[in-house]
Amino acid sequence: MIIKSNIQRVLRYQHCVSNFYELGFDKIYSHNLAEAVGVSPEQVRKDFSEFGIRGNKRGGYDIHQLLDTFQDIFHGKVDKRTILIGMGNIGSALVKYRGFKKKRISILAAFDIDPSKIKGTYGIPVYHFDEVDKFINENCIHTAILSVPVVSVQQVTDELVKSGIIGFLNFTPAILQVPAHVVVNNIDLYLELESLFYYIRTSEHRNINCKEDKF
Amino acid sequence: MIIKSNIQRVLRYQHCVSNFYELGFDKIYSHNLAEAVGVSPEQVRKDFSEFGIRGNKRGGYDIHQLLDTFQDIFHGKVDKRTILIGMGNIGSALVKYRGFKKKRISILAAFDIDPSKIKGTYGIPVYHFDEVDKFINENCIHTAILSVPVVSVQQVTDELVKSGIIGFLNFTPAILQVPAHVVVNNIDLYLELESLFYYIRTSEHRNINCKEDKF
DNA sequence: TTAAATTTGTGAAAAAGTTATCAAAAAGCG
DNA sequence: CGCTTTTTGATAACTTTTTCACAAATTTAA
Repeated sequence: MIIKSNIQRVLRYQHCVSNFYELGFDKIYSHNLAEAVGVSPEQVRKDFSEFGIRGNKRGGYDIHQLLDTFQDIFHGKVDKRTILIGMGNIGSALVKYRGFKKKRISILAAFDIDPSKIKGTYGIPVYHFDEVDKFINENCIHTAILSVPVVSVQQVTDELVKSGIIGFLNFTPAILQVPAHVVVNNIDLYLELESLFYYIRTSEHRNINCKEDKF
Repeated sequence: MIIKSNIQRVLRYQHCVSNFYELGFDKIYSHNLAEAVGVSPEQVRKDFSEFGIRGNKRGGYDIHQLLDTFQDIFHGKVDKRTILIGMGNIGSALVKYRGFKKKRISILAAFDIDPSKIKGTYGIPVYHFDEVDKFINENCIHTAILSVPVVSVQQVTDELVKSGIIGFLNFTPAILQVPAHVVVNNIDLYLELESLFYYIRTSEHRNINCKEDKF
């Protein structure tokens, strides 16, 4: 049976369970997680059961056991490694982003078409994109973060697929064409912001006192 | 009847239709859009029909008319305005991000708890967070981008809600507690990357020749 | 020890979302 | 003009996801 439940939801549970652990709790109930993550308690239990996570009736879930299980599911004890392509605004920020390091994800190196232009210190090497194939093979990298300009992203992707990359975190608005075995997670900043404008416009709850209502 | 179809998918159609327009096309078929966006043609037609977009049997959709309709749906002719809170790595990058400007979205100002620390020029004013309430009311702002540290994001959100913000683009891993009329779009960078690692691990298609297979 | 209260786990039901099917309309063509 | 091809639009069928409902288990308390 293939697990298809939303992994991201389970990652949110993990985050929340860690918080409870930090606060000194030993057990947690589905309704605690539900409230914290913003889903229903039934959803939490269904998700857990898909991963074989069992609790105790009336006793909830053991936090230590939960954390161990999450570590198994997400390989929490190994350091994960990736590379980043494109050291523009977004790329440079991601290299410095602490949220990855905290969770034992390292960006091993960054690549750019013109590394000489890159200013500032990032704590990781910045190579020319020509070096990427060699680096991927020598370091056995499977994933890449794409923060290149949209015009070149498909070409860059094609080359990275050839070098063996099978997972992309794509920050460009392009819908990447990739072979079936390759996974792409898209983060389209414009899409998220524009859809937010749409939602607030249609939800009709904004401040009525605004004279100049232009959004 | 409330439209619930995925707005983000329609935004992708818009992007694709614009591309076709730039290339000089006058009409487009559901299968063109489907291929470009990575969905089924039926899905495209379903989405269109939810917005009352009609095509011609055998003639497809008129690109000019489509673009007009999209402009109506997304208020494409007005400049949209927002503010950004937290000028760390991510915040600073977003202020400089060209993807917003291209689509007529302006970040009018940024706010931080210590604006004197902010180095570099961003083309927009960077104020102390204490000024945010005044700014929101004077400029009639409805949305905010949150790129503050996760520990303070709930408190910041509460204050912004009080000032009248009803839409958030949240870059922290926190699940924000907000009143029912407030919309939150989350972009959790860690979640996207970690789930990518999960997918490629479970898809079992990675390079078998790797000696050192640690991800 | 027994009863009451609470919470899990699961199968059924409902809801939401996607895909398939096909008649009807329009375009192209001879 | 009439025939063929293509594509839409609508409805139906299917799939997936979420919620409901409740028995069974466990804890707490009297």
